[in-house]
Amino acid sequence: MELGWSKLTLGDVATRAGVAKTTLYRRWAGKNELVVDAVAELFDELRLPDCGTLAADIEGVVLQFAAILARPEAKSGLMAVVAESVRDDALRERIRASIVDRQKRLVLEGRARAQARGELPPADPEETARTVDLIFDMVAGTVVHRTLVSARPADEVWVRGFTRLLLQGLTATT
Amino acid sequence: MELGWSKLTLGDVATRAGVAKTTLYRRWAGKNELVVDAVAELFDELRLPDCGTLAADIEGVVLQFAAILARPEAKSGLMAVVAESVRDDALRERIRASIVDRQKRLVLEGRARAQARGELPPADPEETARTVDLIFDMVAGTVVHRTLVSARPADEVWVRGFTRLLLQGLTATT
Amino acid sequence: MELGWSKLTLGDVATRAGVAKTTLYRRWAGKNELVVDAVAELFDELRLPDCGTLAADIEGVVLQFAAILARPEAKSGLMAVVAESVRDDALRERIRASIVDRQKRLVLEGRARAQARGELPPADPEETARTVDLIFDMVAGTVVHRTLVSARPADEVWVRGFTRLLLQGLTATT
Amino acid sequence: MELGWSKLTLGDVATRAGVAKTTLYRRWAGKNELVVDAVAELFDELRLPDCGTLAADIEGVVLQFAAILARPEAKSGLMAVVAESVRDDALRERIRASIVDRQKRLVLEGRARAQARGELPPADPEETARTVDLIFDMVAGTVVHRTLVSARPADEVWVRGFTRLLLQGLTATT
DNA sequence: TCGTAAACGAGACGGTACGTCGCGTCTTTAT
DNA sequence: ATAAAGACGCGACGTACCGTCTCGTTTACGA
Repeated sequence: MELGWSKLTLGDVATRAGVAKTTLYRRWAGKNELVVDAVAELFDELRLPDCGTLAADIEGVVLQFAAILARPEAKSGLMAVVAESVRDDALRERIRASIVDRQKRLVLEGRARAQARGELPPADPEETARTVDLIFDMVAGTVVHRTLVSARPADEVWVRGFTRLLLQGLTATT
Repeated sequence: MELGWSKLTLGDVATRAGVAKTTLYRRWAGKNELVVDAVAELFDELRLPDCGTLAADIEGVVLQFAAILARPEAKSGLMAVVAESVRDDALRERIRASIVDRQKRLVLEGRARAQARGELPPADPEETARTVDLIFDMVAGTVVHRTLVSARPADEVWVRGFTRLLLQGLTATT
Repeated sequence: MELGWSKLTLGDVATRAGVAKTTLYRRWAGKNELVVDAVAELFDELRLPDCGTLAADIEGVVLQFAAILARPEAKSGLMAVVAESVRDDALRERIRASIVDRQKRLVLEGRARAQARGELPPADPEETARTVDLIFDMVAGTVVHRTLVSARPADEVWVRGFTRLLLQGLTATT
Repeated sequence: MELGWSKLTLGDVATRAGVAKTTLYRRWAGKNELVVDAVAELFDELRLPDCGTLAADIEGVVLQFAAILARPEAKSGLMAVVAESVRDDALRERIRASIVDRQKRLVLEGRARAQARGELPPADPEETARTVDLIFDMVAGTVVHRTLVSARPADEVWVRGFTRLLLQGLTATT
């Protein structure tokens, strides 16, 4: 199930994987679950680079994110399950657990590293939680919207502008 | 066909609208086009309030946006067509024309009003275009992600936090 | 659905009939119902010939019956639904109504004609019912067993022997 | 695997027999063969009673036959394999050898006993063969049709009527 | 008593057919 | 002429069962 999510039919997936359709249904409860797992695996490739500054780190991970989203199987699968999840709470929970919450590690790591560097002030736990959620929604949402809805490349120039705007917001003395 | 998008089947839509399926196909080329138009109409309800400050204006419009996204027919329809558009360029263009670009008016208006108030410096046209796109991707993407993926309410508290972060980024002296 | 019941899959049936599988399911509740109707239609071809004597009439209709049973689509279909009906009361009722009871007309006609000719004595209604059922079970059961289980042809010689035995039983003065 | 043929799936059969599906396939070539053997075993229970007259003997064995056919596993299995055998010559041969020909012993025994008693005249071998086949087809076919298709009980009353008709045919002076 | 080989239990898998759902087309009927 | 009603072709879905296969475990028997 690694290549070619463009054809989103389970039969084709099975064929391409050299496996019987039945086998897929033995391992996953349905198409949605399968796709969530496959997409989750894709995003697990994300690594927070250590480039010396928070801005560079963010830019690096956002570029990776955009690169994954550029693959047809990733965007196809991701949007398909998100669209389904609108009317299926269990599915949305699964997405949250397998994809969203799982990748929040990147925000946490980046934040911790920036605090160690002194780029960000320490924060109390509660405020951290809120901010991490907000950052994640902003980064993920913005990049997805840029690449999938606006359909413009999240290239280095754009990423730099986005990161600057984001960081100015984050580091501003309130 | 304005209410009850929870059941997203064309037959039901037609029935509920007291109309024959045939009629829908006379007016729209297919399900996707129909949904795009319906969703576009929903977003046309958005109005940029004049609350005196840019922050308040943004908060106002974001809350309206979130309110629309809270309706099942809106999120259902929106995500369905966006998911389809991943593999259908014509559809994505239609979404851009009917929904995205159409609502960028809000960013432009807000920006102009803020400049008139002196809250934002004037900007040359090219930089404006880039910034408007960025702002739009950020606002729309973030709010969608918050409400549909993270599935948490974009309530006043959250909107205030989001707006503050956004504005600090926008108004910071680079 | 008129030709080639050897391949008993609904998909092939549909294809061969130049029709979509769905359409079959729109008209029949399932494979069994469809087959019952098809087989019933086959048996509706049966005609009681008027050959002058009861023996000849019986021989004629039994030969027709055997001829129908010789067609692959007939035996295939018939035995398939009968086998299913063992565990499906509704199906058995349908078979009874559409096939068995429907063809009892042949026995009734033959009997009436023989009585008109004086070959058989008149009988009271209740005894008639019992005898008709018995005759039908004997004729249908025996011919089916001969052709499908014993797998030997119900040719003229055999039919003559069978008919003689049957008629001797029927006409014997008790 | 002797009891409970109502659920005709091999998996369930295996489970119920406390045996692995694999084991069944080690002993039989497939489902059909297994069922043929099981059904054959059931019919081996048949015994020709010695009641003093041919009529009583026939009635006795027919009642036994009907009793076996009343068991769900018997009718289910029997009809299933017979239905299959329509398109599988090897299977039909197996049924003939294991079930049909094997039980013709009952007809032969009954006939011999009746001849010893003087109830039936001796017959030359060739005529015997033909008649035995005919009798068997008539008895087996009729009882099966009565119980499985007409779905009415082959009780004592019915059996008496059937036997009388049969015997009158058999004993009539040609 | 122990080691080895045959038989078995458990269950995953490839495959085929089933019956269902929804889209988009097309035909019929009535206004 | 237009629209409601609804049958139809199509393609995918998810399910059930068959028969094959590969394991790991038990059992039987001879050294």
